[in-house]
Amino acid sequence: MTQDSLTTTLSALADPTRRAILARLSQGQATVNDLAEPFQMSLPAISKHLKVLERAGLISRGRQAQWRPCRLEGAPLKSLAEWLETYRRFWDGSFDRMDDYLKEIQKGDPNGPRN
Amino acid sequence: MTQDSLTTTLSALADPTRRAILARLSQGQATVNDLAEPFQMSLPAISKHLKVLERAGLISRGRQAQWRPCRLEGAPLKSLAEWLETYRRFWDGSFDRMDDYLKEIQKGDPNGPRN
DNA sequence: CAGCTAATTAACTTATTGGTTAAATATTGT
DNA sequence: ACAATATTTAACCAATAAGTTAATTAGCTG
Repeated sequence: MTQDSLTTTLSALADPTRRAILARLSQGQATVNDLAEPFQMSLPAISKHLKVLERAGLISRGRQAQWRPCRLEGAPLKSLAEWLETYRRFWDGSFDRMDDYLKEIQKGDPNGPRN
Repeated sequence: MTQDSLTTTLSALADPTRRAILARLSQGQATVNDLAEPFQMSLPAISKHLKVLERAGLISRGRQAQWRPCRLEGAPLKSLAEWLETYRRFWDGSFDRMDDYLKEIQKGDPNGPRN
């Protein structure tokens, strides 16, 4: 039942509230109350979201007096980016261009297509 | 209740079976039975996963006789990569290096650190 | 048409998720 | 020690997700 880390990362990110929290934290550290402020949701709900983010390693929490300031941690995002990178050819067009190129040289035209 | 597309994409990806299906499809088109073969899961379960992937736009399905060949679609991955890119500074170290640089020039040393 | 293969739909079960309110805990400041 | 503020935990609820088996649909082929 213990999930692989990519699954944990993606599940944590698959919630708009949690992504909004990360967006806020990308501007700098914030307390739980700070983070809760933009939402209609109750504080315990935010607390739960933060726990999910923390278990995914996407945030870490310090301790200053009664506040528990949160900060964004990039490591899981890096892993995600690396995973995603293996699919790049499916969106950046280089594969199609290579495909075109292979078709072209097979036709035996050393100058490539004319328009 | 209608989810934004990033949420839909991330939820679809947040399942190891579905990511394995995408990995398989990155090698080329496949039928539902082909895709089901590596898993212990029942065929209806795979069918459901495919529906999730299709609704997320991560795959498309053709029709050849009684087969419904699936192919990977990169567009949602591109959007995800773009979103992720806005967080790059949290993992690639450029932010820290910039920080070091700023500290350096504030010290007034035009040649930077010595070791 | 009958039968085979491919895939989906229906109906159901179980576990997880995302939220709630109320109570508890932690830490500071008087 | 007490009150105030910040946050978490507990207990609960409704909706969703991921799986099952059984039945159905779709298309080919003899």
